[in-house]
Amino acid sequence: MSDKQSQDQSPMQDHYSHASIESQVQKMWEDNKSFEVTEDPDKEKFYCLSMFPYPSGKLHMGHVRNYTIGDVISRFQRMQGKNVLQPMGWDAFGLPAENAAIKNKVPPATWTDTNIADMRAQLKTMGFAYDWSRELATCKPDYYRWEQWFFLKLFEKGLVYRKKATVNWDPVDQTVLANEQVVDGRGWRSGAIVEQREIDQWFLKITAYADELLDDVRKLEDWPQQVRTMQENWIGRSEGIELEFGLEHTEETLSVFTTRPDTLMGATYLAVAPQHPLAERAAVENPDLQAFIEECKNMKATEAEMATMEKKGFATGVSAIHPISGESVPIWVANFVLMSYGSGAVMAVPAHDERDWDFAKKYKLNINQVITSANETVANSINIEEGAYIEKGVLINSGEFSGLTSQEAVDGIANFLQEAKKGRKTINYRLRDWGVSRQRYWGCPIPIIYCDDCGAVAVADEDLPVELPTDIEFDESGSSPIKKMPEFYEVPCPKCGKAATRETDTFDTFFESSWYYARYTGPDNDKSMLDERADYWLPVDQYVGGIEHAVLHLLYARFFNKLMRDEGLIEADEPFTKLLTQGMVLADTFYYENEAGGQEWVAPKDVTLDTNEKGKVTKMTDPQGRALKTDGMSKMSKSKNNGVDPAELIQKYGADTLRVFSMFAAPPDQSMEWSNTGVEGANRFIKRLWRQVYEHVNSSTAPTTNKIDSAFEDLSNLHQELRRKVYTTLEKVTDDMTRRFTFNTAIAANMELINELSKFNEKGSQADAVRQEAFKTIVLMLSPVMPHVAQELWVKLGNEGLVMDQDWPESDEDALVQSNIQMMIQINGKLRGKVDVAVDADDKKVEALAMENENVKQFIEDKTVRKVIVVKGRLINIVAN
RNA sequence: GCGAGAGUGGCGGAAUUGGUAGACGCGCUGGUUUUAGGUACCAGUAUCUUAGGAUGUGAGAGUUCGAGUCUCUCCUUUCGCACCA
Repeated sequence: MSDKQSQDQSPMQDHYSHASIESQVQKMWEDNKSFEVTEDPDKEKFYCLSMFPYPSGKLHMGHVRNYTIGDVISRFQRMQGKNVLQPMGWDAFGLPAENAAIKNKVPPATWTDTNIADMRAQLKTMGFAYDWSRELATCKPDYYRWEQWFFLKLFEKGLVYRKKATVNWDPVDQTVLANEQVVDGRGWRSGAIVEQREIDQWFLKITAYADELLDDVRKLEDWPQQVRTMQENWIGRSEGIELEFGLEHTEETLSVFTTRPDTLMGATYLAVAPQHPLAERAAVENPDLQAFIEECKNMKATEAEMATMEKKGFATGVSAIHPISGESVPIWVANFVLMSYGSGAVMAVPAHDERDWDFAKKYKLNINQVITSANETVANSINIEEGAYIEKGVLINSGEFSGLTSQEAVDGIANFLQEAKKGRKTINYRLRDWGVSRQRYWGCPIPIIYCDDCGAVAVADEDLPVELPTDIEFDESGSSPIKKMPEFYEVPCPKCGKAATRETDTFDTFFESSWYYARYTGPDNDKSMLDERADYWLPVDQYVGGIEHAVLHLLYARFFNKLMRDEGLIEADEPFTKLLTQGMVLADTFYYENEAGGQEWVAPKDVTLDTNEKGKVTKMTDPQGRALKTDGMSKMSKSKNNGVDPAELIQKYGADTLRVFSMFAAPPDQSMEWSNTGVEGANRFIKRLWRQVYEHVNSSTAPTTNKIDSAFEDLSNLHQELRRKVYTTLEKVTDDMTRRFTFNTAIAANMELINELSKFNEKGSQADAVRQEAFKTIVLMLSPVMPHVAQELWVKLGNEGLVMDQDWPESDEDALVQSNIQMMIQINGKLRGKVDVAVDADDKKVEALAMENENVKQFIEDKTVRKVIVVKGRLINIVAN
C-alpha cells in the first residue's frame, strides 16, 4: 500500500468525533485489502478463529464480546510479526429460518441471505480485521457439497450406518419435531401431545474414536480445564467386566456390566430396564408388571426429575443363577436402570452401593456384606444394616476370594469368569454414536438414494452436490417441503438404474460447523474439500467462543478433524491448539407485577435509579413512575427485556468505545455485567486521551518525528520516572496480552499511565520528547483494542503508515533502571513505615536504614528485636516482642 | 447426588511467585466553569476512631516472621453432568 493514502495532513480536531474517523479508517483498510492474507512460508502463521454466528438477523452483545476478543488477539499477533488469518462466515442452516418462513411466508434461503447481508454490514462497522475474501456460508452448495462428498467417503469406509432411533412425532401436523419444538411434551404449533416414533436414521461412528478423543483431550493443555473435564465426562469411559447370569429353567443368559466385580459375591438380585426384552417377556403373563412398565415409559418426559425420582421396582418372578456361588437371585424390573447404557441390566449389591441398598431396604431384599476395611477401627464401625459401605477394601464372605483386596479381586474374579466363559473384561462409554439425520428442510441433503434392489446407495460423485431446492413454499404443518416434492426425490438408482427414492432427511447442523475452520483455508477450491493450504494454516492457534459449545460442537469438530486426518486431508491431530471460552453478557433486570400477578419486564435503559449518599440504589422507577423490582443480573434475553442493541451504541459512541468497554469490564472468560454508565466511562477515556494528544500536538516544541533518542540524555528525575512508567506499563501490557489474556488489566494499566501523563506538567523540548514517546507507546499498546482512533492518533502524532502494521514496541532496559526503590517496613507483619533505599544496598544496610525510621523507633522502643527478615526489593519485617 | 469453579468497598473488578489489600473504572459527596441542566475539570470516597491508631478479603481453625493467596472443616453461590451400574 502507499503511505500517502494513510496520511491525513488536515489539522487535528480538538474533540473526538468517532463517526468520521471510523468510516474513514475502515474505508482505508478495505481499499488496501489490509486483512487479506496468503500463505507465506517465511513467516510464522497465526490462525485466530471466533465461532461463526448463526445469521439470526442482528448482532447481539454476545457477538460483540466474542468477536472483539478474537480481533484483539489477532491484531496483537499481527504486531508480533505473525502472518495472521482471521476469517468469518455463517452457520447458516437451522430451524429459525424455517420458523421465519412459516411466519413471514419467506423462503428460508431468502431470509438467511438477507440476514447475512445485514449482519455482515454490522460486523464491518465494528472494524474487525477479517479476511472477507474467505467468507463462507454453510447453506451454499459450494460449501455443503464437500460434506456430502466426505460423508460418502465415510460411508465407503463403514464409519456411517443406519439404524432405528426415536423421533418426536406431532400427530396433528403429521411431522417430525426438533427437540426445541417440543414444549412441555406438546408440539409447539399444534399443541398436540408428542409421540415417540422409531424411524431409520444415519449415524456416525464417533464411538470408534472414543479412546483417541479421550486420550487427546487430556493433552490439550491450553484449553480451559473445565471444558476438558466436561468432554471427559461426556465420553465417560468406564472399565469393568461384562458377565453372564444363567436364567433358571432355561438355557438363556442375562448379561450385566459392572465396574465393581470385587463385590460380585454380594449380588443378591438383578435389575433390568423396563424396556429390557426380559422384562417385556415376563410382562406378557403378568398384567401388573405390564402396567408398571407402561408407567415407567410415561415417566420419560421430565429428565431433570428423573434423578430425584423415587426408586421403584417390580419382581419379574424370574430368577437367575449366580455365576460363582450358583445361588438363585431374583430378577426385578427397576425404573432407574437405563436401557441405553451397558446391556440394560445390572447386578445389585445392596451392601456396597447406596442405590441398591435403598432399593433392597424398600423391597426387603437380602443384603450381604462382602467387603470390609483393612483398617480394623473402620471395619468395626461398618454396619451394613444402617447403610451401604461403598469404599474399596478387603473381601469377606466370598469363598475362595476372601482375603483378597478389592484390587486383587477385580483381576481374580475377572480371570475366573473368563476361564469359565461367563464373562470378560470390557470398557463401556457414555458416549453414543452421533445421529446425524434430521427430518427438517433447511439443512444439507444427505446424499443417499434408496433402491428396492440395491438398498442404500451413494449418490455418484459427478452428481454432487445434491442441491437443496430453495424455491419452495412452507405449508401450515411446518413439515419439510422436499418430502412432498417428487421432482426432488424420484430418481433412478445410481447402481441399477431402476426407479428409486432419494433421501429427504438433512444433516444435523453440527455437521457443517464441524469442519468450517478447515474450509476457511481454501474456500474457493471447487476441485476438492481441502488442499495443501490447510496444512499451512492448521491447526487453529486460537479459538474463541461460548462455553455453551464446550461439549457437542467442540467434540464433533475434534472428531471430524481426526476423520479428515485419517482420510489424508490434513496432518494435524487436533483442530484447536488454544481455546478461550468467553463468559456471558449479563444485564440488570427490572419488572413490575401486572394485575394478573405476572411479571412485566422493563428495559434497563428506561429505568431511573435513585441512590443514597453512598451510591447504593434505593428506588427503581419506570417512565410511568411505577416502582420496580429487580431480579438481579441475568443473561441478556428477549424474555427479560434486558438486551442492549449494539447498533444503537455504535451509532452513539462508536465501535472503539464499545470495544474498549467490553474488554475492560471483566476478564474475557468471566461473565460480564453490562453497564450503560460504564460505556460512557469508556467513551470518556477515549475522549480524554484524544484531548491530551491534541494539546501535546498543538503545543509541542519537540520534533514530531520519532528521532528523539538524543533528547533522553541527562534527563531530570521527573522525566526519568515518566519514562520508567511507560516501560513498566509496556511490560505489564505485553504480559497481559500474551500470557494472561486479561485485556481488562491491560487497559487499566494504560489508563494509569495516561493519568500520570496528565499530571506531568514539565515544559521544554526534553519533556515534549518524553511525552511524544509516551503517547506513541500508548497508541501502539491500545491499537488492538481501539484500532480506529489509534490509527488517527498515530498519524496525528506525526507517524506514517498503518499503526496495525507496526511492530509491538520493544522494552527499554535503560528506561527501567532505577537507582532507588521504596521498601516497606513491617513490625510483626504490620506495615509501619516506608524507606527509600539504593537498589544495590545490601541487607545489613537496608536493616540499619529501617531501624532509623522514626515510626519504627517508637514501635520497638519497649520491645526486644528477635529477628529481622529482609525480602530483597520488597520489605523488611522486624519481629519484636 | 457427583464433578469443576467462585465468594474482596455502594457496584464491576485489581492484587501474576505467600510480602503495601481495594489498582483501574462506575456510582456517590463536595467544589470550579456554565443562565440552568448536561459536558469538562479538581478534590474526596473500606469500616470504626479518643485522630495515636484499631479492624478488615463468606465463617471458623491451622501452617508462617508474614495469608485474599497455602491446609482442614463449614456456609453460600455459579456452571456442568444428572439414576452410567
